[in-house]
Amino acid sequence: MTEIRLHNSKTRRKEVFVPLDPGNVRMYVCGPTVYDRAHLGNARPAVVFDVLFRLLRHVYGAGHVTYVRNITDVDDKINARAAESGRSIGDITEETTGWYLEDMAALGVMEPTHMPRATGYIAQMIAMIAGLIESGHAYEAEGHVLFAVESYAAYGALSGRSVDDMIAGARVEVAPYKRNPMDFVMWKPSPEGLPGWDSPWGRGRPGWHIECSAMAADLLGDSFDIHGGGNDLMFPHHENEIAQSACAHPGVEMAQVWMHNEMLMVEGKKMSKSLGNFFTVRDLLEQGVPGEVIRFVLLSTHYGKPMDWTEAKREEATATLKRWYAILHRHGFTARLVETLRQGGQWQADAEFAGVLANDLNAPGAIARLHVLSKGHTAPALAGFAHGLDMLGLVADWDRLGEMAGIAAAEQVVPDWVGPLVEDLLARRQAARAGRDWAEADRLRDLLNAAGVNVTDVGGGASWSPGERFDPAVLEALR
RNA sequence: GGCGGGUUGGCGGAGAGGUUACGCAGCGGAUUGCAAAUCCGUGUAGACCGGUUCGAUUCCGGUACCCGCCUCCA
Repeated sequence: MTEIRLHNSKTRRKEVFVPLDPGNVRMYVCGPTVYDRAHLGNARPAVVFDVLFRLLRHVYGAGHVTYVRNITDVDDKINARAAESGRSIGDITEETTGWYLEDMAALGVMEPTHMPRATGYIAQMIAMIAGLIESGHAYEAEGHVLFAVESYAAYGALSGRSVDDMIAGARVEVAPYKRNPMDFVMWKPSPEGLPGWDSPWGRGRPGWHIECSAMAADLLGDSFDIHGGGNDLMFPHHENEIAQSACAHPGVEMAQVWMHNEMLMVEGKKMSKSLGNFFTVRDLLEQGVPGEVIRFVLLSTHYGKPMDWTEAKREEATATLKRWYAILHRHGFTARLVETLRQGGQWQADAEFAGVLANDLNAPGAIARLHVLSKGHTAPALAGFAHGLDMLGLVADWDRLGEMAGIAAAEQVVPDWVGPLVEDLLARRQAARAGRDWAEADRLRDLLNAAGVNVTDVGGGASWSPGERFDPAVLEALR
């Protein structure tokens, strides 16, 4: 069995992964707050932990992994969005959740086993909060319920901070009702017009952190294997989750392994609206950047390092994927062939590929291995390559490889009349070549190139494909 | 100020205490009427200063610079 090693933020070391229960490997990843389109940075953890999900399924069996990624649908940003747009909160969260799932699906992200909505777990949150009050880890003050950080000695262990240092930093909001400035809200009052639920402390809504503690416990148990998210969540979000869960479930650790992906930059700078380099996944898709290309770029830097999105990387990823899809297409890969290979026992992971990927999710290393594997000369020899590509989630559709490679056109892009016209021009060029009239042959090819049609001589004939700058309007004049 | 991460060849980007990362670009070659595509081959590294070691880009210490978090944020 492939040995998985993961960098554990909690111990700051790479450790051999040993699941609590190999029959049910459990992972929780912090999902989106649904108030707007997912930006590119949001996509990184979704893709990274999707690869981990796929790897775990590969190693432990598809039916033996439970992956939970929550939807935060109660939050002040959502309330603000509703207030400014005049729309209902439910409309906004429902629409945004749909967008998120669409966009992630376009990036080849599989649906997690469970996608709990915070609003569906209010009762569990209230129960957990009540328990924490009872055990002396939380207190009620002016309609709020706060977690008392001083009641949990290990507070700050994950992010390497001490309560004293943080207070010294003195950038915390000091509310008069807090016993300690670092105490954080688990429940707060909701005025009329804002989402609220009845609770022992009056009508209110949960703080941000409690939802993850409650939902993880409900769906994965008091102790589970992996908890993931962006490293900006390490403090305070994950620290607070740990505090709540540890105190609610004494004696067990919430998660065995904590994983954090590094942040994303754009052209060397932090993505921000003011710099004008802020964009959403949808923006890229609408510009015609295929989801697999975005995914490939996201995976070509190790998740633990800051990653820079650049135009150059986008172009290189596009070229690489096209080449790879063309190789598979040329060797007849289709869903049917994959199934045949599977039945013949030839649909196997390349051991080195799997080993590299299992080494703390080294996707860039795995991609490097794919370059080597791509040099196979027969379909069976390429099975490991195809399998690896699939494990990275880079094959959207085995039956559309030609199209994905840019060899065969997507029908909707190329008008019906183009085919016969191009074929006719190629036939005339073929005749010219046969007559050794190179000037005429080159003139015809230049004509096609000008319309963005790539001409490739193959043996005695020639094939064509619409290129990136394909423009039917130029051909229109030739009809 | 506190905590954490980084610095690899023209560019991107990995692993490993000693043996080719890999890709792109470049260069040379094969193929081609010429292109394109494809294939083969190939050069260039490890911020700086010390230490440990037979041997360090890889471990340890220090310096410089960069970045993130400490406030909603993936």
